[in-house]
Amino acid sequence: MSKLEVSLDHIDYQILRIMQNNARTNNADIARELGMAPSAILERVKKLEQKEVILQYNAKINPAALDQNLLSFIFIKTSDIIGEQGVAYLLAEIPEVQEVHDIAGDDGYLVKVRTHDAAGLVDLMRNTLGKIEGILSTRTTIVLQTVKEEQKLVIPSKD
Amino acid sequence: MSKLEVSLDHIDYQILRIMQNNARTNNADIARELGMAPSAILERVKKLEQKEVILQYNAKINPAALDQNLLSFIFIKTSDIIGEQGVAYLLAEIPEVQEVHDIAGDDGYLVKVRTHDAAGLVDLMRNTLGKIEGILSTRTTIVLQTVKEEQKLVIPSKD
DNA sequence: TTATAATATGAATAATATTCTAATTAAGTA
DNA sequence: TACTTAATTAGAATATTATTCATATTATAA
Repeated sequence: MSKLEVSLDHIDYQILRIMQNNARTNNADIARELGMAPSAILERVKKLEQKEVILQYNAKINPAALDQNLLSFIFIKTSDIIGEQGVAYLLAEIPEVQEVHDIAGDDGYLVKVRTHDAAGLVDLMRNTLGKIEGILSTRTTIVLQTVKEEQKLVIPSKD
Repeated sequence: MSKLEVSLDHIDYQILRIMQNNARTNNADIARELGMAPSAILERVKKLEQKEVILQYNAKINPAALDQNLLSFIFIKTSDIIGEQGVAYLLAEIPEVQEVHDIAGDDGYLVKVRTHDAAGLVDLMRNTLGKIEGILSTRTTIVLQTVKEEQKLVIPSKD
């Protein structure tokens, strides 16, 4: 169910590799690089989108440029029943929340949050998290420095 | 030093908002949406890239499509001296490692890793992490389900 | 082998990107 | 206010790319 039934060949992998590194690479360039006709590439890219292999195209924006300099991870224990993630969906709706993961062993979620500063974090926890029913406790970890932050997947080199 | 000295106006914000949601939106469309000339938009986008407000354009690929179904967070304690992240840079070089954060209070890093399955994770920890000098201990948290996973920032609506 | 489906090519056309000049706007200064 | 300068924008011209489609090729299975 979570496993996608898609068969990708090495040309698809090459396309994915290019697109993962620069989503604005145009068809003509990809075609040139792979020695194929642009129309063939276009066809494949559209199929990759349709099959939801490519989920979306994002511009990665510098958080500092928007004055969002504090990154935090919050472990949130809840009264959610296993398999029913009521609180998780509420957390997911918060714009400052970038990630919500249901984690094993702890009856809780790992949540990634980006705020302007510590005051912004406190504000979020008090005024937003504080209003969510079902949160039993939180444990917050502040990020001092991010050495790497990417979504890039390891793409096979052969079929 | 980490704070960027950039002044963005509300047109920039609108461009960023559009690009963050779909990095492949073309100039002509943005221009139409904002009621401006394509050349003006192009100019601004290039400037946003130059000023490193826009860092890169990524295609978000479905991990399941590449059979990378296990997401884990690993807390890694090291002998790294504060301010000197030797181990962190080694961790950052590992393709399966998507994120490396230096976290407060623990003399350690929070690392996000994507592997095919549990066996892949064990393999990575034994054969790759195991060979890195300076790792004192690790604590691994398995993600059962991801409810939200985005890099999108909150973009101000005014200047 | 033959039939069928999937994929690729290549050409034609539509749309977009890019460049450049002139016009406009904004901000600061005398 | 008038002037200067820098930044931004519009608009036109051209280069490049996207997209469509008919045909050809390739792959797969019966």
